[in-house]
Amino acid sequence: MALAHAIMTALIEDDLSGYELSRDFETSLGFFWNASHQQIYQELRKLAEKGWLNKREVNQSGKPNKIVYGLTMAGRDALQAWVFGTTRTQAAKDELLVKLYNLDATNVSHLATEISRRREDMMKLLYLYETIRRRHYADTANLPVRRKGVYLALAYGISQGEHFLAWCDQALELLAGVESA
Amino acid sequence: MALAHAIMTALIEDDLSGYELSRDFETSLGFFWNASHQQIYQELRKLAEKGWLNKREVNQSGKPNKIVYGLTMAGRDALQAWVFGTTRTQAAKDELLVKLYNLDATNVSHLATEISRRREDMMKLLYLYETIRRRHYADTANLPVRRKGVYLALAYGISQGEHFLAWCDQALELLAGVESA
DNA sequence: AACAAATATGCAACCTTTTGCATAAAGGCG
DNA sequence: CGCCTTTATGCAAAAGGTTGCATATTTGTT
Repeated sequence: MALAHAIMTALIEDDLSGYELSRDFETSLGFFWNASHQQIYQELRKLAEKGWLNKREVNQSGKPNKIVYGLTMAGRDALQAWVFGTTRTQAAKDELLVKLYNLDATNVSHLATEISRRREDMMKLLYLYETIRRRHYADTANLPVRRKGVYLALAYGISQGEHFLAWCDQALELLAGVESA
Repeated sequence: MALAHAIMTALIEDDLSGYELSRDFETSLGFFWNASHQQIYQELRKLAEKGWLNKREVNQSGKPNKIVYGLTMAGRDALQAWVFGTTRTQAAKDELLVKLYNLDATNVSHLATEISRRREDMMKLLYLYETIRRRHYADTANLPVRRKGVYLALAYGISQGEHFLAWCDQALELLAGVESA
């Protein structure tokens, strides 16, 4: 039930609508726990039924009205209980690495292209990470406690991303050798 | 349909039974695409029905009989077609990082313990990776082409794993500071 | 008035994955 | 003989996730 808890995590400091949550996920929690808007809306209703979230409709001018959700006390308790529970390691599933097991003379250039594409995607993501870090997490030592946790998650993303780039370079070099052989 | 293709990938060089595949996944392809035996057996039957695998029963003495699967020509073609298709990036889903967004004075020592546990797990995995690398991929330059691809996947696992350890150390240091504050 | 874009929420079908259970053959041990 | 372990295969229910579609409001543009 990690999606439920990811959503509640996003609501710790602010009450948000499904649309806003969906947006926020793209530039924060979604780095570490992805969710489509369909999933989010459905889960929000379930959590409200369970009593872990409260909902209220907010009338807006200039935009359609929205339904804003906030954590209840029961929700906060459930969230803390989850933090203290056992954490499961999600095994990485990466098609690209499985495809590399299929490397041969016919597909080497295609796989090199795919790695280049992934390298570019990661560059963009790293740029986003770095922007966020500079804007919100520059003064690491003086961050409030919870934000230090968020900072660590971001640091994880940056570290893994940077070394992914290095691996891409190594892989592309090796594949170039195979191609020209 | 990546599981289907991961299974076919595991059958490129050898015909294997579901049990053997399940075993092999734990020390090779499973690093990058996990699968339970329930999933594997079911998928094997589907692939055989589709004509991508052939099956034959093998009588064994000293053990129960087994059903061995091998790639058909159609299966090899489908596998190559998949390699050339678009590759999707599987977003990382990691509960531990979501939990870090919940960092506060009450859970900081628990989260530090969780990170330590993950660090130990990664140490064990890295030891396994390194053993495999030394045993089978030491002479990188002279590997056959396909094995160079497998080597790159392994190198990916080792690189990401090593830097995960470094991140754990950084995180534990920061959390120790929070705890004593 | 027609149309596009952003905001906002949702249904339903399908596919994938997890979980728990079930079965059976063969060998080793007490 | 009874029991445990390894080898070997499978069913079925539930949970989780993806894909495609559907709808409505409001503002801004042509």
